[in-house]
Amino acid sequence: MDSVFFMDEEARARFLRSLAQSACCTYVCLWYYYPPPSNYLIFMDGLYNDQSDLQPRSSFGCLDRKFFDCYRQCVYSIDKGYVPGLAFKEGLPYLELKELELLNRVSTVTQRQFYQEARIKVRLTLIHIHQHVYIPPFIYSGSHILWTSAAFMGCRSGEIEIGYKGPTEHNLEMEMKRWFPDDFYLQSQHKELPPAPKQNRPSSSSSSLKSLSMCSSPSTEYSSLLFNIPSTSNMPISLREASVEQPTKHKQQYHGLYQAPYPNPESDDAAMTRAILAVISSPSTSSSSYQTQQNPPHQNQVSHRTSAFKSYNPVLASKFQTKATSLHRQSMLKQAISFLHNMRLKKLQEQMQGTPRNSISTQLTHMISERKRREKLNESFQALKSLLPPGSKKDKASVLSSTRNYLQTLKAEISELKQKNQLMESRWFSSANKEAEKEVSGSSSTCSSTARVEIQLIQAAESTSDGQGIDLKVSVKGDCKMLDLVIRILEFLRKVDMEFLSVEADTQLQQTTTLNQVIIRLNNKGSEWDELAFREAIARIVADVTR
Amino acid sequence: MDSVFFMDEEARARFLRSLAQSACCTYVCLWYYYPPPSNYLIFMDGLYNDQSDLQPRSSFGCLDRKFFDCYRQCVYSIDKGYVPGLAFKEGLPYLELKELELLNRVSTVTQRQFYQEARIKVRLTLIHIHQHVYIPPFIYSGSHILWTSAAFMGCRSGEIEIGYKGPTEHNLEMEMKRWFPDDFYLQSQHKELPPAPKQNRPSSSSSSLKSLSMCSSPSTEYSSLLFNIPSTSNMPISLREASVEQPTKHKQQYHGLYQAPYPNPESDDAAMTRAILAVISSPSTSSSSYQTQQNPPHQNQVSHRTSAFKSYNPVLASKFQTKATSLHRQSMLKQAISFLHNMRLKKLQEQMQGTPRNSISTQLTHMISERKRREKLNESFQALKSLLPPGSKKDKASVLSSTRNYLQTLKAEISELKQKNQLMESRWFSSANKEAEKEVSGSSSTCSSTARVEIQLIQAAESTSDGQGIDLKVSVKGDCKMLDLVIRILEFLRKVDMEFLSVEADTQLQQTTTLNQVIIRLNNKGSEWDELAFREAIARIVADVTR
DNA sequence: TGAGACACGTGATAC
DNA sequence: TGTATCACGTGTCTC
Repeated sequence: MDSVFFMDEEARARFLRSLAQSACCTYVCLWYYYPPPSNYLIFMDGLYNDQSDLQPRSSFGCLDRKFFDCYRQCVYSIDKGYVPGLAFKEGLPYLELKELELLNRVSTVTQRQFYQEARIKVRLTLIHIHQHVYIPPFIYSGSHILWTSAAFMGCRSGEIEIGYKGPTEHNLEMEMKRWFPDDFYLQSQHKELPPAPKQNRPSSSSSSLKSLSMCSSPSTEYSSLLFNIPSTSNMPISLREASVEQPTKHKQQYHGLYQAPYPNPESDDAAMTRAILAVISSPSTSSSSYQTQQNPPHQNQVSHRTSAFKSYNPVLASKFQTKATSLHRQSMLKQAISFLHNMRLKKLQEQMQGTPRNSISTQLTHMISERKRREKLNESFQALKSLLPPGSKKDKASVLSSTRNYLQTLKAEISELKQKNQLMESRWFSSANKEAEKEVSGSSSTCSSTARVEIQLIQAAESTSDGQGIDLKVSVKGDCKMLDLVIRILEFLRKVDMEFLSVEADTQLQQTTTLNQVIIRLNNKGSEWDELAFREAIARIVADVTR
Repeated sequence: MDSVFFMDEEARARFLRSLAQSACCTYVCLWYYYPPPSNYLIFMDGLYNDQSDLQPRSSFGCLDRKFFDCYRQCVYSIDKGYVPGLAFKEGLPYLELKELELLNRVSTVTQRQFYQEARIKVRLTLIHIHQHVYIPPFIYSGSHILWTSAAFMGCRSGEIEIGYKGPTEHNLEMEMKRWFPDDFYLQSQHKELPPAPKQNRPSSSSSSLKSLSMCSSPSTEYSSLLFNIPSTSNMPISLREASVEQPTKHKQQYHGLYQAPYPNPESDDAAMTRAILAVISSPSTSSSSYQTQQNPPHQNQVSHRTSAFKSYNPVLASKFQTKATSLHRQSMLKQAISFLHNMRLKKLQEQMQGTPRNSISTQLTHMISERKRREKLNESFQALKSLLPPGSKKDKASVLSSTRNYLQTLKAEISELKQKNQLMESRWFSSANKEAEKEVSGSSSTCSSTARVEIQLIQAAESTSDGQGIDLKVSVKGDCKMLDLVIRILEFLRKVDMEFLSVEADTQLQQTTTLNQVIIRLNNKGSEWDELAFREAIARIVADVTR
């Protein structure tokens, strides 16, 4: 198990219970920690729409750029509808939004808006750093980490890290499900807990941080911003109403729990202060210089204190410095996203089941069913695409049209093959018959009946779509003007409304007599056909010729 | 030409010019005139959002039901975004909305809203009837009409009937294009005409009615409603802005033109009054009784007056009383709708071209391109559906999945056939090689030459004691009267002093072309043989047949 | 009435 | 920069 869990399981389970009981997992964060100076992990609080503090502080100007380039947060705030996407590529910050399109896209929050907000957030965080920066031991003690990442899930009453890292094939979904047993979905907002309005701050994505020490000295200057609920004025009505439904009453419920198991905040604060000072005093480098290693000076200062976090194991991390990380990150992202997607659907279904008879629930039903429908359609498209010859383009219209062409090609090929097959079959039979007759004729008299002339009309078994195949087989024993016979028959056929397919005629020597055989394949194109008259006519011709 | 045009061409052309110059064909009406008592044609003015007069007037209660059941109007008010759809089926009023889905659906005006509005409108019209009902001569004089219909197009400055009727295959689009030449699209809102604010009434869908007589005594009680511009507050911004762009300045420009060519309004008014009284005094029947014929008593009263309308020719109408009308109506609807759809797209494109650099034009571009994309996708879906085995369902997901299955089936079939073929081929070769190996040794040329006709003469290796075996092989690529070819060759061979051994002839499908092959085995009994002459003779025959 | 199917306009991305 | 495609939520209709 390569996952690294930052909290001990007991603390995790407590948070988990709080999440399950409050039944409103409202957001999930995916953090990406970039190589040095990412040894410093900075927690950032939610997203803020208030743009009043947009101006960059000159004193943090250099840091701003640096941190903004180095740290990215991929936040999926479920019921707020934020769907930003940021990732790294080739070791450099890069936008990878493809995977995030799978998520719910709330049109009122655009990508650009998110970047704005992210920038604001980063700035606020950087301002916040003075007071709140935290260097978690697992990062702090691991000076050789190049890549690590973690996922958070949280609600208004608490947050939990679903931590994972590195290029493992570990199934995030399973992990999350392990932490969120099935009854998580079933315990909807039915449980009412006693309200405790004393601590009024709403949800925050750094509860684990706060639970350790971060509530010690909040800057009053920014706390109003930092703890603001993000404005929902731009959100669609249904979501807005849905989010209003979230219980916001039992924050205090777990307050003691937050504080209890963790050490003295002051020592952490001092450590953090030193840490951020070290970061600030480090030269402002360009993004390319981030590749250079930096050994933070506080390495052993905090790593041994008691904590809910397990200490980081650098051995596990050192083997993850390979190049193929971006792929694994992607798959991690995908896993996380699909899981979250499903989770959100389930949550919506739960919500809908809980309140079955109002307009917003029908809206929700409609939305998720429409989503499912789209999903199904896209799956079908994918499946279809996989069946096509590989060189084709991938957009839907192309898939459809090339499918059409491909179908036609296949059909043509099939008909060709069938025809070829038929031909071969007839040849095969005729040649086989020849031999068979040669062989059989001696012993058996079934075929070589006493009759001199034999006329067979065989309806071919495989009748193609455009007609019924008919084999006319004329056998004449003894001498016979073969050429005349064939010509006469063919001339007769010219007058008949049937398609001429093939003729075979030859003369074989059987023991005593010669056997003249004419096999003609015709295609009766659906028109009525008097078989008796046809046979009689042939018989007359044969009689005429052999007379 | 089965179309019936109600205006003479000169008046029509004048209206047309006004439409073209104002360049804002803002709506189109399709009228359906139901069987008796539809001999009375009632013009209805546009749609009204003002619901202040929703209460049915009891004095018109019976009429209300009757007319509302009998008369339907299919209005497509282009830049107002109304997309209602009403039609008849099996002789009874029926909603056929399928075709209208092709049109622009403005989500803010729901179907239900339209019905409301239609009901309002009909009621208003019924109230209006007292003053304005008009019995056009072409309806009036044709008491035997069962079905007739007409299309109107109009803008703020005028209206024109694109009249048509009956189950003809007449192409409405061509007709409309005849009346709206190409430059109609090019003369966008560039021409500025002097404003004439005197006549303030905006667009109305019964200008031709008014142009005849209807302005004579408008009820002041309802005129404010009737001439209200429908509220656009519910419309999307883009459309709202677009409609604002419509020139509304040159209403007076054509005012004289409306009035000039038409007869005295008073006489019409009297006729109408009589007509509506006749309708009102007739018993209020159920919809089933509409099948009964009614002969209006005013038949000859108005039919002979001079008018811009041509008199209706009952002979033309009498032959359209067949049963298949609904189908033709549908196709008419479809034609009209697709034309209007395209026209609207063109108009939007024009608008967009006129104002290339603002946000609403990009929105328009986006919208119409997205529409086109959807259209293309749907066409592809249709095309794909048509290729599938006919028994399948028709929804998109089913199309995709069944296509997938079908593809797999076809692929399996192909592989099976190929396998079978290979097997047969190996058999064939194993049996045929024995003979073939011997034969090939003579003279062989590449079979896949480019020549269309190929004649091979191969001397069989095994020359028996009683002669020299000769294979004549004639290949003709492309279509060819195989039967004739064989007969001609055989007849030629009859004249040649050679023993006929066998003939094989068939037609194969090669990749793109058909390959006709005749193989004849002869035995040259020792006599001298002019191969060149033989070959030439065969070539002549082949050329003769394939010519 | 309720689920499924479509079309629509819109925001966003990719080239 | 303009022109594709795509996903989304919503309105509507059908069964």
